[in-house]
Order: sequence, then structure tokens, then C-alpha cells
Amino acid sequence: MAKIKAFRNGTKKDAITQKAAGLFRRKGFASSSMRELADIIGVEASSLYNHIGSKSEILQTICFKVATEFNTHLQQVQGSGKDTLNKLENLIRFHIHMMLDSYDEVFVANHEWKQLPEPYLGNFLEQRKTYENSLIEIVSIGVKKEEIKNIHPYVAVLTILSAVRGLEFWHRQKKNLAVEALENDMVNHLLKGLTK
Amino acid sequence: MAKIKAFRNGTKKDAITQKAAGLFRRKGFASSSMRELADIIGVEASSLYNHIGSKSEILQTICFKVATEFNTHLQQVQGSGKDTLNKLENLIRFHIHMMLDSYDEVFVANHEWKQLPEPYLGNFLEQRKTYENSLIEIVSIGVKKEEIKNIHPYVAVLTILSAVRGLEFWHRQKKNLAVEALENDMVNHLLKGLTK
DNA sequence: GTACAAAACTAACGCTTATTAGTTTTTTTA
DNA sequence: TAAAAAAACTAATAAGCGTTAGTTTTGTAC
Repeated sequence: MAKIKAFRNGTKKDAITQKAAGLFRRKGFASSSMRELADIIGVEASSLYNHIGSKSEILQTICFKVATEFNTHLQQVQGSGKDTLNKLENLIRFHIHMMLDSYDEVFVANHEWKQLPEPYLGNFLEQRKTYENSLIEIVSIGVKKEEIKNIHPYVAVLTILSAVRGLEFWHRQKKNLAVEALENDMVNHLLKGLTK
Repeated sequence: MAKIKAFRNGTKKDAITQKAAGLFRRKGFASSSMRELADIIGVEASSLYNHIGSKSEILQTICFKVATEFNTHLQQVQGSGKDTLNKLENLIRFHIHMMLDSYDEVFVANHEWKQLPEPYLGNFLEQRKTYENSLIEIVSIGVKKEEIKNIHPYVAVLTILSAVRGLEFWHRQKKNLAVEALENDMVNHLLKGLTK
């Protein structure tokens, strides 16, 4: 009779969620079974239900935890009073760090949100839209204040978000490139494309 | 008793595959059932098996059709004798056109290749790797010939591929931006980042 | 040690899945 | 028009799914 090991400062539900994030990333949410997850943890599938409500609830937990982290950081940036380029650099670096530090969770939130049931799906998409619009607004203000060059804000935001998301393909590359070097290269490249 | 409608110059298998690509894009491969696909086509699920071998075979057809199109175009570019920037522009434009013209298929190949069974999975990944390495080689030669600035070829290729892939989020946007304008903006932006 | 709660277990449920077998209908060929 | 081939149908199969019920074991507190 194996036991679920909780982490330092974490509940057993947290441990299950973390293992699930890894499994969902590797195989996809719909192709991952509760029995498979239980195997990884070293327990029977039914035992998981002492700690979680449902398979879907695990996905919800992952997706909204990631969304909340991004939104919290965004609000912090919005209230910082820094100039546009500083705000964007802060946001880009946060995206990169999230991708590197919480790879599984960010990957799952990016790829598996479609599997959320309503009303969670609508809620999640609304948060994404709001986040995207906030970034567009930041770029727009920068253009108006002439802090950055006159580009279409939507294209700029699309480019930035696509670029940082591309890091998921880089991940696991041995060490041709140091993390800090890649981070600085990407920040410089993305910001340089915005300066006048 | 409904019938499967084949297209101009297409077999019924092609019609099934095309409808499947749309379904798989919207719901994901694992979450799409053969009954659902049959419903969309207007036929019983078992009738599909007169034309296809299995659900997995449909995914294989989609993924390798896309891979072959990209590889064929790449070989054409490699043998063109043009300079580095011309080659890269050609490749970037092809990626954009593929994303716009064969949205469902490209999306499915990008998102659902993990669900391929061996040996198809290994084959697919090998083709992707080879494709990526060929792009890196093109950039490397450009750097060596001093046709483009001295950047890390891997980072350049990662940036280009991430950017064009980001177009899948843009798709379905009403018409804030004309297709040609977006295409030219993206090409210019990506190539400008490479010039000395 | 005894009582209580937490968390594991076994066993099963009802449902959905991809797929097959066998049959009937439709279309093509001669 | 009759025979042959293509493609639809109905019905069923075995396997896997998430989840629940009921029971037993484990850990905690007096």
C-alpha cells in the first residue's frame, strides 16, 4: 500500500497536480488516463479521488493557476509607473521565466485549455483576451507617447507572445546556449524591433 | 442512406481526411470520435471503414502530407542558387501561405503529431529535425558568407519558426489587417533582424 | 491501547470507444 | 437487364474510460 508523497509546504493534491501536469504535457490531457496517473504516483486510480474531485478539476487547477500568475504579474507591471520599454521588458522576462520554471504547467495551459468544460472554458478565454488587450494597450500608449516606433500594436504583441512561446521547442536542448544568454538575446531582439 | 461526397479530382478518402482535419483541429485528435466524424460527413461510423484503414491512419495522412509539402519546397529552395536572404524570404512566405491555405492540416500536424504511433512518430520527428537543421545550415552559410549579420543560427531559426507559427492565433481575426499587409510586415520584420 | 480520521484498497458500474462481421442497398459494368 | 463491385447499413464485440461504493489499512490523539 503505497502512499502519495506531499512536498515541502504542499498538499497531496498539489503533488497529484504536479505529476499530472507532466503527464498531460507528454501525452495530452485526453490521452492520459487516471490509471496511468495513478501508476506514476504509485497508487490505485480510485485512491486519487480522496484528494481530487475529478480529472477535469486537475486541468482546471493547472490552467487557472498559470492564468492567475500571469495576471497578477501584469497588474504589478501596470501599476509600476515605468515607461513602455521597461514594462515590456519586465513582461517578456516574466514569460521566459515562467516557461523555464513551470514548463509543464505553462505547456498544459497553452495546449490543453480547449478541453476545459464550460463555464471554465469561457472564463479562461476571457482572461486570455483581457491579458492580450492589456498588452496591446501598453504598446498603444508607448506609440502615442512616442516612446516606441509607430507599429501596429496587435502585430507587436502577436510577435512577442509567439516568440516567448517558441521557447517550448527550445526547452530540453542540452546546453548549446546558456539560459541567461538566450533570455538576453530574445529580450534585446524583441525590444530592438520596437525602438525608433 | 447518405453518401460521402468526393471533391473535384479527389477521392472519398480525401474528403474524409479533410473533414477530419477540421474536427481534429477544433477538438483535438484524442477527443474526436469516429462517430462524430461520421456525423459531420452524414454517414454511419462503420461506413467510413470502406474508405480508410483506421482513425490513426487519418492522422498519419494529415501529418505526412504536410511534412512532405514543406520538405518538397525546401529542396526546391536549396537548389535555387539564390542568396541567403532570398532563400529565407521564400521559406517564410511559404510557411505563411501554408498556414493560411491549409490551416486545419498545418494546425493538426503541429499539435497532434504526438498521437502518432511508432514507427510514424519517429519518422515524423526525424523529418522535422532534418528540416530544422537545413534551415540552420542556410543561416550558417549566410553568416559565413557575410550576407547576414553574425547571429546564432539556431536562435534565428527558432525565432522565424515561432513567428510564423504564431499566425495560428491570428487566423479568424476578422479583417483588422489585410493578409498581404500582415505577410509583408512579418517578412520585413524577420528579415530586417538578420541584416547587418 | 482505544477511538477517530485519513487514505489506501478491491470490485464494480455504466458509458464510450474503435473496430469488425454480416447484410442490404446503390452504383457501375457488360 | 443481369451480374459484379462499391458503399452504405445494423448489430455487436472487446477494451478502456472516469468514477463510485464499500471495506480495510494506516496514522494520529487522548
